[in-house]
Amino acid sequence: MNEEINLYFITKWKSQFKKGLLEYIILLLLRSRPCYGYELISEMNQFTSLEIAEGTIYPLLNRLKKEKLVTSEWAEMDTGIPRKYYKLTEEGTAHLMVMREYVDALNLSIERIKESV
Amino acid sequence: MNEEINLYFITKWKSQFKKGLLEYIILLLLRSRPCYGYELISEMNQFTSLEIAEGTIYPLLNRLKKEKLVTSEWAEMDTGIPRKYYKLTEEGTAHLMVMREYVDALNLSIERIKESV
DNA sequence: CATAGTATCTTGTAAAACTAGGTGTTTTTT
DNA sequence: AAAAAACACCTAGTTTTACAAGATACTATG
Repeated sequence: MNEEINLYFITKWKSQFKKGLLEYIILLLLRSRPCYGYELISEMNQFTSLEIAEGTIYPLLNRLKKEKLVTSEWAEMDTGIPRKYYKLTEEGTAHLMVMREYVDALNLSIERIKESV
Repeated sequence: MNEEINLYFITKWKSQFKKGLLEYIILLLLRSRPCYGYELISEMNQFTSLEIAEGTIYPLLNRLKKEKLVTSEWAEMDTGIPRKYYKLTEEGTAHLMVMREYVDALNLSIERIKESV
């Protein structure tokens, strides 16, 4: 035991692992209420082990907007920098349902594989 | 309800979703016994909703081999085409443990997000 | 007044899943 | 017996996307 772990491999894999999951989690977070980009980053960093960067989330949100899964609206603040709030559309909610079923089914499959020693 | 689902988006997302997860599942599958590539594909297609192609798994297995997480060995068959069996190394097992903890922690986080209406 | 934090965005790069092929053998179908 | 399908491996090129590294601009703290 105490094998040497190739941290480069793990880091690369963790980064890899986010792909796809990110969109899913963003939509899940938006389900409860509209959020702005910077807020989503800090929520993500706080609640999950996925440390995502700004260069990741803004293009992603734009993709979701182009697909009409979210809408965005600028909110002028009394003080501070204006925020762009993203809100789930009905289409987004419907897509999230499909994605959720897919993820849940996959998790079940993985559980089954894990248990089948 | 009965929103129109953008199948193009879902298809792209599903494909996206595999990234990273694939390596994890391959290693999980190899944990129980050595397998050959074609076998891993059919196991995958049978047990999960991830339909992976041959052009995906062979480069992936070579990557895992280069990282020394698996070894490979040709097996001459009494009948049929020779198979290249892949086997998890001790290093691979150790890496799988790290990956497993990461995936489990992430799943917990997602559960928490899902429950926080 | 400089620094750290808030908030948005863009460009270029690297990684990897997939498409679309290729090779050759064995089994099944017609 | 010939054709088709399945088995089993592989590679080159395309596309997608997370990230690094930057730009911009406002606010609060020391």
